[in-house]
Amino acid sequence: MGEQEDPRVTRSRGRILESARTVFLREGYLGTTLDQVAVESGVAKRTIYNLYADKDDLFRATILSAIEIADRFAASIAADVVEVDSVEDLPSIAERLAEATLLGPALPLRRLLVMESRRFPDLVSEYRRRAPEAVMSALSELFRRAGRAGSLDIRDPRLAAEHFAFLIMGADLDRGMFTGQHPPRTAVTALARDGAEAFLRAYRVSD
Amino acid sequence: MGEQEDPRVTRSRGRILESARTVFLREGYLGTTLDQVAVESGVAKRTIYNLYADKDDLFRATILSAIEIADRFAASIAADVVEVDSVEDLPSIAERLAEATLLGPALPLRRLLVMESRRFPDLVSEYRRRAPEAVMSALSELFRRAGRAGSLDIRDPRLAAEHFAFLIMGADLDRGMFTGQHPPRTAVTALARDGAEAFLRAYRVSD
DNA sequence: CCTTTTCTGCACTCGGGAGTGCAATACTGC
DNA sequence: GCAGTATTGCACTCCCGAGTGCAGAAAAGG
Repeated sequence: MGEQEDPRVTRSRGRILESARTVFLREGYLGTTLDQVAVESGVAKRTIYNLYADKDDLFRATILSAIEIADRFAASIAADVVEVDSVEDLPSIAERLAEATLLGPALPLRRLLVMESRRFPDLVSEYRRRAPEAVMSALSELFRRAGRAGSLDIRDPRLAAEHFAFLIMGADLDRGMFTGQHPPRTAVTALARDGAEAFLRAYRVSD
Repeated sequence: MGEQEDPRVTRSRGRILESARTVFLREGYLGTTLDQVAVESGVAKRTIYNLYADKDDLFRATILSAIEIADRFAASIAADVVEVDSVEDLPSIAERLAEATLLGPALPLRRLLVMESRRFPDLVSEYRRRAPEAVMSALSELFRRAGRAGSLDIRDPRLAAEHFAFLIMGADLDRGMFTGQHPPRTAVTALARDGAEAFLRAYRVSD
């Protein structure tokens, strides 16, 4: 069932998706012109319509491919998280998580999804189900284990995971949504460390 | 210097701003038609153009009036916060803060500002400077005092304020941005109480 | 080469939203 | 009731973006 695709198509598709991501991210759905995408990708507008039914279709494909990327990021973070076995590692895992989220591709994608959440609610669900949920599940699992092991005082692992996540990057996430830019790395790591420390103070086993 | 305004103008302006807020909030800047606003407000499109130079002008006026409202909310919260003198009051102040933010007018406004932050960065600054900053300053002040009084172990009052804010409503704020709806009150209060408790565990004076 | 498929350029239709002009009408203050 | 001003309805222009049709150029693949 191989049905090899013509290499020209593959190449065009790649260019189009990449440029579409850039332009949609910057201008939003309505603000984006397929002419812009055509110019940006060095491909004729007609070619776009040969590969995608309409603007809607292109947008969906673009976001889905961006979700794919965010997904891989999230999965890699989740894998790191699962490997943690000592509470001592929380600050460094916090730092990695915050950097991946705030300096990686997730932040712009989140912005765009918020912008278009009324028009494409299904894409929002898709994203949330795949990327942030993966990380939150991993964190929950980590805290559940830490609770069982007696290294942290955890009643509700899921709640602990949310507290952790928002302590270490809530403020920057919020700022990033408004400014549309990545916060400086130094700020990200500082916030992550301070947040992890606060988390440890809150969830440490009391004597 | 009163220059009394014709009551007809006042009435039209009010209707227009109210409907514009509704429609812009729902559809975004580009997605909104001045015909929609006209219909929604029961006013002729021509009247809108009599009172506002263009769509841009109307949008700015609309957002500024919404900021005005959010501003009053924030000021009232800030006043509450300043009055707190016992650490025992933190859970209840958390609850009020979370309800005002998540169930009030702030959430939709924040969404719209994120959506249009590239087009109207100055409005974003205006909002952030006035509404959330007022609350954060009040919280910082509260924690500075608590630190001085020895009832909490505070090193950086501003950081403590951020931790508090995101512990008690970070998760709901994030969800609300995506869903575009107010979270259920029960969830809001639960999250606020749990967050306040975690905050107290983290910032309690250690014996 | 030769065939097949894709890409391209360009001109085109269509729809719809921003913003205007104007004459008729409704309202307000006196 | 009168003068002055605001509102209305409606038709209209302008612009621009979505999407199409087609004929010719440009690759693939054998």
